[in-house]
Amino acid sequence: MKLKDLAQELGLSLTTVSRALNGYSEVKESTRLRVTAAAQRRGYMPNPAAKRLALGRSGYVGLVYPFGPNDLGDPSFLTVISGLRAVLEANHYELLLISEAPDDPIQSYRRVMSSGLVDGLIVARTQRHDPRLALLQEHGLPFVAHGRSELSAPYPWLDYDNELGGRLAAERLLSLGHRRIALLSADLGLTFAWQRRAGFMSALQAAQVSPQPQYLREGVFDRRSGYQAMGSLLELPTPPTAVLVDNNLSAIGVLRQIEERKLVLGRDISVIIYDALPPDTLQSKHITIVQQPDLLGAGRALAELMLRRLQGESPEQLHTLLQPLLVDGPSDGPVFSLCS
Amino acid sequence: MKLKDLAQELGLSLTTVSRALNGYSEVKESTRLRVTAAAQRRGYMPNPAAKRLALGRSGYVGLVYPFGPNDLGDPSFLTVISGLRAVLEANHYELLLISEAPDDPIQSYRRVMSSGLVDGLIVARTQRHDPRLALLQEHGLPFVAHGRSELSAPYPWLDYDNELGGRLAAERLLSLGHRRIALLSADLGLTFAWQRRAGFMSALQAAQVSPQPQYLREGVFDRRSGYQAMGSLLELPTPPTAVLVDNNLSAIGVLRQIEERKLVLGRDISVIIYDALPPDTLQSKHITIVQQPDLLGAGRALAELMLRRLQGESPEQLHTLLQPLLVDGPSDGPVFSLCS
DNA sequence: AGTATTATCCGAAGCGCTTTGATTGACAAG
DNA sequence: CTTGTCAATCAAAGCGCTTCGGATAATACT
Repeated sequence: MKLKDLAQELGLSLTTVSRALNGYSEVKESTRLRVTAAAQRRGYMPNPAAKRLALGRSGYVGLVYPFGPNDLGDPSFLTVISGLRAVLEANHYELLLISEAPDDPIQSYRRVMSSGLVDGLIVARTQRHDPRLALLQEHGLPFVAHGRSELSAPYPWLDYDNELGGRLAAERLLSLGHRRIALLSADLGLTFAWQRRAGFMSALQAAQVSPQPQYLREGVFDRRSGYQAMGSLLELPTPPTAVLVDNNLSAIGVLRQIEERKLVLGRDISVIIYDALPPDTLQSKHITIVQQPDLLGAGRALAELMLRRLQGESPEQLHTLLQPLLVDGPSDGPVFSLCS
Repeated sequence: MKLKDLAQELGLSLTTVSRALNGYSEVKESTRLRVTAAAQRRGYMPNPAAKRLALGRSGYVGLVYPFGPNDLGDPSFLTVISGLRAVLEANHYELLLISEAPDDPIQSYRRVMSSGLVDGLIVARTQRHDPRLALLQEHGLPFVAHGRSELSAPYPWLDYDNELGGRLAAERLLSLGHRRIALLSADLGLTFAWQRRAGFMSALQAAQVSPQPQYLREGVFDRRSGYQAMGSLLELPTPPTAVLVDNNLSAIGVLRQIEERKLVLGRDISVIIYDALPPDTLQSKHITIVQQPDLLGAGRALAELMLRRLQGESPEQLHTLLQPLLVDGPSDGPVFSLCS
């Protein structure tokens, strides 16, 4: 079923049928109805390759995602993807998850760029010095970064105020009287980890508390490393009395470690987690977290930025900064209690 | 940089350049070298839309994947995807993850089919009566199912011998002397859950042990439901002495429940898990599992099936059945001990 | 010597769609 | 009755690539 068939069937020209279907004004309303009805009835769907060739655009927005073995990715990011997808779809773009070559991620970006498969790209999990963004900028493919990066020229981004989040958490712990506060960070090359740490440090400095090197851990990014890092913290001669955990995945391991040692949260040690735990995690209740309240909305905003970028808007204005919130556990329980 | 530019630059015709790049025999070796060198140098990449339009195929294989909020999917399946991707790529196909519309999954399949975006589709997580497969078969788009289904006509599939796995697990528990054996199944509409249960039941029947309804639970598919199901099992007047857990995600909750009740695995209760726990899970050691030893290989095999299907091979022969293995915890410890 | 092959290469058509520029007919204005 | 205007339609070119069916020159065979 091609446009030509449809035209023949209706006794119309290709041009008219095409225009009728694409909502042009210079076609009689009655004809349009005839055409759309026929298209509906015959189940006509335009050939995307042809359309794309003619139009010079694809209607796809890409997102390169690592599907390596064991790579579960960031659970909360899946929510973002969900919102992103919804808005793109409403605007006749489809979201394509492109699997990242595990050995050479940059290569995946190269291929996507030169193939012209997508009209734009979402770049997630930005690093402070991100070769992917540099590459895209050089190449000229429209992109929106999920997380900021250090880049010479302006570029569109959506980010969370991680610095504020880090500060809020630290301030809360300080106000509870803690002075020996640990911070478990993911890889500090990742922008968000760096930012959260910066906020954390600034709060400590403002309170005249000097952060101790042995309390600052880096590269803590999954259950196991969270478990280990927490273990080693607790075995220090003077262990910290409070911990801020950078990311929710490692927080699971952290909580586990605490629980196994029969420590009581809020009494023996205080913990704040950045990002809500994955929803079906068992230890998810009653714990204070720094949260981006509306991840679905973040995804939607990301899509908006991309759409505006694709419409040719220049990147200068295309920034969205979302504010985190410090969310306490339920008020009827102690602030930092663990309850599986 | 288009083919035409390249041809002009080399003083050759479009035809020759195209053929040189695509490895046709009727082009002199020296010219081919000149052409490929020039292409390399100028960074020429064929326009996929044009190529596709001319060729009538896209070079993409699709996989519709649910990216809903909170939908982490099956962790071990990500490994399969990884192997799949690798082999497809080696054969100049790219794997496209198409995000599933959360409200109406079937709709996503409809769109993919009629858009012609992909040459073939991988269908994962098959159900016993799977409308998606029926649709694809009717439409004629090549597909390979990851898991079998009840379908009138033959179709290509890769599956695991889940029935055998269920039986092996049950037999092991029986041989340990257990008679009150519970089974926690995921949704029985899913093929794998049904198959595992069938194997489980047949082993019990063969041993003259009649399965008790209250020990057979269904719809246990995530940490939380695993936790709850296990809790309710243990509170029965006569609780089971052994449990087979259908899927690894809910197993996490099951183990958690057992641990909280201070029960010792292998002494108070025996557990066998189907599929290895996610690799960074803390409770992953020392527990007996039914495992598909080589998930990466399974992904590769899936790709092979798809490639053969795309080459026009008829579905009759395109079946791969992989054998599960019963893997004990390390021999130095008790078979069913939990060690976080 | 002339003819049949073979090795290389090229022109042009075609994939299904959009879009420019032209054509037709109807109707109002002169 | 002519001319101008506008609405509705169409023919054809073009998007970048592949490929069929020649063309040409070099080589092999009678």
